Order: sequence, then structure tokens, then C-alpha cells
Amino acid sequence: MNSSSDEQSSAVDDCAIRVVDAPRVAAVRERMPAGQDLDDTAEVFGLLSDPGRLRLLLALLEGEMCVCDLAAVSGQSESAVSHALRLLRAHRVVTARRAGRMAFYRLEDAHVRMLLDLALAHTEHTQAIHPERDGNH
Amino acid sequence: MNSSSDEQSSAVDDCAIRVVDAPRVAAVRERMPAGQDLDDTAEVFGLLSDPGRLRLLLALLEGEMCVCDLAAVSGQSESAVSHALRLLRAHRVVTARRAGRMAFYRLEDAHVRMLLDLALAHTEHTQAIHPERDGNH
DNA sequence: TCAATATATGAACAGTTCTTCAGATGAGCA
DNA sequence: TGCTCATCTGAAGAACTGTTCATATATTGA
Repeated sequence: MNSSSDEQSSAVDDCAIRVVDAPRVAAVRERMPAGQDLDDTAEVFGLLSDPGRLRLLLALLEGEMCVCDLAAVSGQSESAVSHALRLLRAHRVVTARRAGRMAFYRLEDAHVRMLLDLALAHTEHTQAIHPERDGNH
Repeated sequence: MNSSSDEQSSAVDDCAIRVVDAPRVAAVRERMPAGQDLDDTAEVFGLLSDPGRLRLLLALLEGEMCVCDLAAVSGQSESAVSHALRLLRAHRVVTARRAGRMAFYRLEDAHVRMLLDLALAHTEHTQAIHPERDGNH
């Protein structure tokens, strides 16, 4: 997870980089999403690129949960979970509902939910295809 | 992108962490994918979490391309592209076809292709909803 | 064989990320 | 009010990531 994509300056036009299939390059460049959109997308994937956060989000797929249960489910310290949730909150992937001194988190981002569902379906699918991998490494 | 998930030791049973909704915690834990699968999934998301690699992969969605054209399309140095492709190759996300001194890369992983399609659809969709975002930041 | 070209690689550095620890905040309760 | 509990936060260090520069490999054509 990082940021870059500063206008992806026109290296092609500048002739700084040589090209083999020029029309193809132009066409693909045409369809390439804008720099900011790419950065945003990469950032979302970055949020999903940590096993700890992945566990939290998968747990939240089925409904809201409080911080301490999330810590138990994901096998992380409550501090680590809190930090992770803060990051996810900052990106509006989850939201918190406070009830007394507890905080209940829920998955708020439909796009992330789809990505998680897809990933989950994939692991279950490959599990079915390659059962020799018993998942315990 | 990192690795962890060492057996996610049974903090629940150890009573090291207190739990509010015990049955819920048990049920979610039951459905949680195995540690290795989670690590693998996180790793895939990690591969997609860099704008540069994202550009390369999006370019490859439409067919194979040589390294120099990928550099042109993605606005990166050829060295950076080569390093990125090596990483993607190591994870079998892309494969190389060599023709003379050129190397043509293609997207090889169906799961990654689906994730990219989904992400692409999402940016196009939000583009349609929020046209005020012109993508130039 | 030699030079030029396309890609690959290694090492090193800067920047980022994750975890941990210590302490802060703030709600509930005696 | 003072105490406990659930969560949050900041700072610090270790580990990781991405880029660059220099150089290596390998193929083509002269």
C-alpha cells in the first residue's frame, strides 16, 4: 500500500521510452483508469493485504461484532485489533456503533464485501479441487 | 503484504481474551478459512495493492504485451517493470513467452482476473455516480 | 566476433507498515 | 467520588516494500 501515480507523465510522447506496438499502447492507455482511481483501488487492495485485517473483515461478513470478540476470533491482541479497525474506519470500510463502553463494528463498504466474497469463494473452490492441501500448511 | 497467521493459537480456550458473545465467536471461528489460505489470500491482495503493478495487470487484461510496452503504458522505468513482473511471475499471476530478445507477458491467474474486473467495474461505476470526480484529483 | 538491444538481476536506500507497550479516555457502577 | 472495564491512542522499533543504479545475460544483426 503506497501512493504514486503522479499524472503518469507522458513518457510515450516524450519518446523517453521506446515502444513496440504503438497503437496497442495508445489504446490500452486510453482505457486505463485515472491515476487517482488507480491509487484508490490499490489502497483498497492494500487494506485487504494483511491476514489480521482479513480475519476481521471476514468475521464481520456475517454481522456486527464488538472489539473483544473480534480479537478473540482473529487471535490478535485487542490493541492490534483497535489499530486495524481505526485504519478500516478511516477508509470507511467499517463503521462503529457504540453501546456503553463497548464498540460494535460492522462492514460498511459494499465493494469490499464483494471482494471478500469472491476471495472466500475462491479459497473454498480451490479447497474442493485440491483437498490434499489441508489448510494446516 | 506480510506473513503471519501461525496457527492463530487458541486464545479463546486459553481464556487469555475475554469474550462477549461466545457462541457467535465459536461459529465465526468455525467458518474462518485456515491460516495458510488466509495468508495466501492476503498475499494476492498485496500483489494488487501497488498502483504500478495494478497498471501492469490492467494492461494485460486485454492480452499479452512486451516489457517495453508495459513500461510505456504504465509510465514506469523498464527496470521497475521488470522487478514487478518478476514478483508477479513468482506468484504465477503472469507468465512470460519469450520471442527473440523480447518477453511477452500475459495474465495467467483467473482469480486475479476476476478481482481486477470487479475493481475496474467498481471504478467505472462510481465514475458514473460521482462524475464530479474527474480523476485528476 | 563485436556491438547494440531487450530484459533480468543484485545491492542499497528511503519510505512505509505492523506490532508492542505504556498510558489515555470515557462509560458504568459501588 | 473513585474504581474497573472496554476501547483508543501515540511513540518506538523491527521488518518489509518499492525504486534506482549499475551491471549481467542473452539474442540479433553487422
